[in-house]
Amino acid sequence: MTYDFRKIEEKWQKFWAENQTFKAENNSQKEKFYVLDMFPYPSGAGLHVGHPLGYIASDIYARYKRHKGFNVLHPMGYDSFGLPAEQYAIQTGQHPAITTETNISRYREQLDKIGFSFDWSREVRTSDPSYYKWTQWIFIQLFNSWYNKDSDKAEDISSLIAIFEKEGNQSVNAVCDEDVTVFSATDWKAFTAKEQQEVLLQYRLTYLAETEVNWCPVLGTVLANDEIVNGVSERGGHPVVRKKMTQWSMRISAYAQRLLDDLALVDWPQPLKDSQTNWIGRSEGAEVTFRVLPQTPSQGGGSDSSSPKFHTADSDIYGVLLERAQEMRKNPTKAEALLWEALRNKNLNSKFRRQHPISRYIVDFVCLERELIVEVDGEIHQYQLNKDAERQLLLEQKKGYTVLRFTNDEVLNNIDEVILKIEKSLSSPSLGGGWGEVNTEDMEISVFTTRPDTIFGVSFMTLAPEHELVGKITTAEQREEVEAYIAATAKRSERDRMADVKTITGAFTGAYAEHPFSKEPIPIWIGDYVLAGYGTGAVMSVPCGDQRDYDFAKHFNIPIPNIFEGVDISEEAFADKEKTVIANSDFLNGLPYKKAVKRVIFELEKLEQGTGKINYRLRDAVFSRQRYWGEPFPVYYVDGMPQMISVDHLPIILPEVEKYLPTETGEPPLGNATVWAWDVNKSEVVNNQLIDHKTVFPLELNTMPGWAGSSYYFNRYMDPNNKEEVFSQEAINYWQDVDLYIGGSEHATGHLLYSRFWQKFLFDKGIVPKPEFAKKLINQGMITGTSAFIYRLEGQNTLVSRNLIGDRSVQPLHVDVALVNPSDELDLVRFKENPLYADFREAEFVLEDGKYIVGREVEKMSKSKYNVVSPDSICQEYGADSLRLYEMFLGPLEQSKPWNTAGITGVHSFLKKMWRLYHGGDEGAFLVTDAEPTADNLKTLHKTIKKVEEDVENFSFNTSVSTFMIAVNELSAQKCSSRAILEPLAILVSAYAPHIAEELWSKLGHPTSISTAPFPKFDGKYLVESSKEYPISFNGKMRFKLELPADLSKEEIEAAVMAHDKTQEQLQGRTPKKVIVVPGKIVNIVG
RNA sequence: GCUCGAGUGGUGGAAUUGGUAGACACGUUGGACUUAAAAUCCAAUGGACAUUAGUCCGUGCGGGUUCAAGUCCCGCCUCGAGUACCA
Repeated sequence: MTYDFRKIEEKWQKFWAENQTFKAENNSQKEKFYVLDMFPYPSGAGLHVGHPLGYIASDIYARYKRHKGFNVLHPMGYDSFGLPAEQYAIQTGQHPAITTETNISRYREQLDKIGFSFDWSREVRTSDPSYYKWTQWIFIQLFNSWYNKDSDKAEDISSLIAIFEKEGNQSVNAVCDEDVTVFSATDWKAFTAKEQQEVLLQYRLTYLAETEVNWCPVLGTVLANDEIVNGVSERGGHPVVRKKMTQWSMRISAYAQRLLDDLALVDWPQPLKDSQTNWIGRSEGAEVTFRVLPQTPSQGGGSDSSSPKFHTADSDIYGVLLERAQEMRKNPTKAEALLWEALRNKNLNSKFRRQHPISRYIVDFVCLERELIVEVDGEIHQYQLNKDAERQLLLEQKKGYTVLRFTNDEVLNNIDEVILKIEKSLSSPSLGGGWGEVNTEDMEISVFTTRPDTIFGVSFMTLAPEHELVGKITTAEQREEVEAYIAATAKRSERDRMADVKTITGAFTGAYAEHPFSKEPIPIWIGDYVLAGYGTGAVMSVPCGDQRDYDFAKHFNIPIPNIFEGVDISEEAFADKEKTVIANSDFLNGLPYKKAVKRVIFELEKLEQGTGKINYRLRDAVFSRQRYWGEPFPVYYVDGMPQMISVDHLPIILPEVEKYLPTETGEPPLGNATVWAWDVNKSEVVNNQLIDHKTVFPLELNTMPGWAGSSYYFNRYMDPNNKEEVFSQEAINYWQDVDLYIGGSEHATGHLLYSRFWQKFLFDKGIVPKPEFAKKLINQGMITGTSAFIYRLEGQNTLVSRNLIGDRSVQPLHVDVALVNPSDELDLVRFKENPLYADFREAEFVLEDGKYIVGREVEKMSKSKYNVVSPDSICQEYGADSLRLYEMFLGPLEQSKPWNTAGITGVHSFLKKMWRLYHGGDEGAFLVTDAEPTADNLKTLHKTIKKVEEDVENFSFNTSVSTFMIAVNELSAQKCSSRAILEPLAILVSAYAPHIAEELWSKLGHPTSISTAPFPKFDGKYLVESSKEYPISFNGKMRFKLELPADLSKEEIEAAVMAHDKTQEQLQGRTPKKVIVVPGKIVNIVG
């Protein structure tokens, strides 16, 4: 009986489907194990042999765990919203749902042929309304949440509203927009409903905001940072520009630190962790404020003072006042301290100074730019009433300030009121006047630096050309140059800027900033090596400690002061933190890096010109796409404010549209929908014509991005058909998290970061029990293709066989690998028949030995290279079991390796050999006996059990295939037909080659599937050897082998070896200096 | 540039805490069976020298540690992946 793999595989695939063999139970006494593959997008091209690699590995692991007695969850589904189906729809008018459906059936067919043990009863599709109902639901949960930094987790928005009602927002420590204004409880209550919504939007975890986005005009959509490669779109390679749009965003930045910290909780590949760490981009340092010095008259500033504009005191008594002011800053009254705290923390969009000398006085608080003075009067000051009045008169009448006065009591008992009054004054248009004209008085530049310890090495500052201050500080003399430079950088595309990082460009603004400590003037430059989007868009340039600053300084002849002890900086900057010892830096002299950083931050805080700060590169994620084929938002707009549709009415189903393109007015494709308005009374989607903004409102026109549906699917698989909840608590508490997740490394910073974010959010809300969704993750390597080439003589229609080219000039052309046999010979008949190669029908062929030999090269598998091998053809020719074994046999799972179909005959003949092992009867009849197994039989079996078990646990699937081959070779040589050996062998192989294993299992007389048969138990007693063949080496080189009893002592071994003829022959009379004996391993004779 | 990973026969790749380098396959060569082919089976197969016995050289390169190094240490080279002026 021959091994008829086609019949066997079809039979068992049918059996598994009909019996739901792999259906996982949510109620089980067995221990759970969750094996997951990364969500595939069902593309129209179908699978090539590279795709199933990870699926085969995870399937082997899942099957192995079933043998080990686990209740295994091993689901599969489709991430079925996506661009290609939509692009196809735009081109052909075919509804993306139809294309998607077709592609899914093709995918399913291909997957089924490979014999995977998926639980198909749990299949999910992101584009299915019963699935995206829950995507919409999670979106609403995010909308209804804010991030409380004090509890360090997401909380319901109602707890925030409660705080607002009680005490306003000044004590709230939340992750929110940067420009929130401070309000009191009274304010909050006084706000209109719309104002309240606007405020809340600044705190919600998903929020609507005007953001600068990556707009791709060709695709008509916004792209996330990770969807852009080298400045062009990942899909299609279209140009991308920056554009401001109102978009939904996700406040992932709230989770930056936890996303970083919790990487320690998961067993993921280090490179993947590294790239997430890199992507989050935490840097620790300080934010330092530099005052901009006023321009001298000659610079066009118009001021007569050589001292900075914030030096508002009369110069004759400035010194005295300053000393007193500093004294007073150190010893504030309770009320002063409280108010200062409030003024600083509540972002009032205005900079206050305290105990500031003005004219001949010191005022408590002043906002110079709005010319507002705030005084807090304690009892002590009562006797001064007259004097105060006089001084107020002077400040108000002569200097043009507004003065607000509060009592200590007011400040201490009702700080909200006080702040409110100050805010009102600030917003009063009559106040101040500094905005209209260019005046550098009181301007400041904030910079972020990771090396505050090098602050005395600052010799210039550099602003991004886009920095808002550039226009204000540039002097008349420099204006022309600066404007020309800005225009030039704007013209350079993003791509040019990235490609060309070597060219140093920049311009001097003519303005100077003041060094916080030395008070020296520092020239302010602009340069495009400073990015507007990172940190504050400005740097303090320390050329001796930063190579970019160094290069810039060299290029523009800016001094490079050295502030490092014993370091030569004549050639390059010195950036080694560990070896740093600071010099020429006043109070930092002699300090190493860490101590210097601490000290300088302390000093900066004293000066109120800086503070320690942690900066992240991770930005909030834009969540809107101007696309049709995605999840619609459960959102309608009342008076421009977004409203969530109640969960009871979900899902909001994607509407039908005529065209899948943006509308003529530039709205997203959903703008074409005619039935896309929300009726709040009927609670249903109705015709747009009914929109009256009273009970019928417009719905959101954007859709969600690709990562929405894939960020929680692993949890939905636990209870995929639940109509009441995203999943039941019973289900999630049983399955908990993914034990093994296998997929490609291309998802390192996209899917895997967003999923971790959503998981943490759901964890905060008590919806999932684990803060990380996948314990162990493995990245499978890519399978590359082996392309074939034919060679055409330059300018002629002559094709030359590979080895006859010589030094002639030829043009290599891809030829379809299907036309080439394993010996690299081109099938000339089929080649000439193929319409693709019609041009060569009349071509002249230069053959070697009558054959045309093609060239070979390893490349990525792709249609355009004609090197795609499909799993279907392999299954047809060799069978699924051969395909599975061969994909594993190719090499380690994580490594990328080239596909070469020729090699598959090796594993295929192994399967045939194994089949013969069970069919040793007459004319190949099935033959298994109850004979006692021999010692050799048992040794082979247990050696195999041990190795396979170790290999699977270590995900070393390639080596276990070798082990099977060795076992079958040995057992065949031993002519073993013993049931006691062949039964466990079938179980060992079944995870890898399940079809043949099932067939043999049933022939062995088992009526049920092999899939839950217990894994054979390893017993070491069968491997105990009575003798050992020792390698005998001389000076480390193995010369001969010697069989010795295994229980000999060191001394006995040495004696036996020394007595041997060959040893004496090797030594040729010399006496060995030393004899090393490692019992059970090796003998080495030195000398 | 930075970070990470990897370099072993003609090819894919094995090799435990340092202990017989090249397991297992593919390919190639020779042989058996066959009218022939396919399939199957047997043998050889890192390189050089040698009739044999055997000797020497061999895990990207150069050093080192060790009785012993593919494996550990130092310095380089090449390739691949990620990232890109992140202050």
